[in-house]
Amino acid sequence: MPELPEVETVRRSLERAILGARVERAALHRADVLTGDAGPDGLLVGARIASLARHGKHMAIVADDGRALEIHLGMSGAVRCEAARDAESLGPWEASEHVHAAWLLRASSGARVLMRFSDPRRFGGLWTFPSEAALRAERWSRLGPDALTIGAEDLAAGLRGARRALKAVLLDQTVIAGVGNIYADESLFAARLSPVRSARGVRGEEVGRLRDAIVATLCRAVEAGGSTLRDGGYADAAGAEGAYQASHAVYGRGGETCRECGRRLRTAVVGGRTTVWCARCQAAPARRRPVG
DNA sequence: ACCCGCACCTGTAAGC
DNA sequence: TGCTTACAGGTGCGGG
Repeated sequence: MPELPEVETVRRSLERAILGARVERAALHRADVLTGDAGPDGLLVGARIASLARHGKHMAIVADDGRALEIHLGMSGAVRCEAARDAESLGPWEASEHVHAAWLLRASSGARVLMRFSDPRRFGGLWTFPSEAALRAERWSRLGPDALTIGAEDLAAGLRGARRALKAVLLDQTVIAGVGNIYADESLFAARLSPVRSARGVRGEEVGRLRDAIVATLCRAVEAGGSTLRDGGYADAAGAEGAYQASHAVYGRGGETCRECGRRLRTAVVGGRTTVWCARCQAAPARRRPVG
């Protein structure tokens, strides 16, 4: 479920909940969600939370002893924090809740916080690293520039020479990190560019417009706390749902009318994902006719 | 080198 | 009321 705005919202809510707290205990309910130092003790036990990092859709808890724990939410992952009743409880949890790991933290105020990672579909997971530098070198180096701060030049480089559809490139995390299916469609609508155009045909002026549309769309979505879809699911660490879904212009609106021009919104599979756009507002440029 | 299609997993909603 | 099917916010792999 989570794309950059949802992950950034979770990151900020975690800052509020656990920054400066010490990890007293941790439990690993499903060992196969963890990659790296095996066992619960690898989950930052004994350390104090120094910062919360993010790149694209990836997030990490960095401890004061240097260790880093990456949390990737995949499609259905969530992190929740709540006041812990006592020092002993790291649960109980029901297997049906799909809670795979839990932490007991103690804030400087003395308050205890219970943090839990759940992920029903298990496309997400946890990765441990001896340092933030190792995390960035071994795992985040494969990602392109973060979508909130990408420059038009980097985006242009990613589009150049690509024969696939423009939207397929936006979903490619090695080109631009953080854009997923919702915000690809929303950004393309905001930029008035067709998702089915060939990426390499996008002109310089259009690339600039697209970059600005991506940054503006993601910023507004972060301000709204991300998108929580009708099936619920996504919420931040405090349980707050997002509000940006009310602002979706095209995502999830296939068959409905364009809010800009009234035309019926088109749906097709592009880049392997359901894609919705307005064929009038986002018209592909006219094919150049053979000059004869 | 690039790109597509599919597999990975569970839950939910719609259709019969 | 069931059972079956299609689809869902992401990624990583094999093979064309």
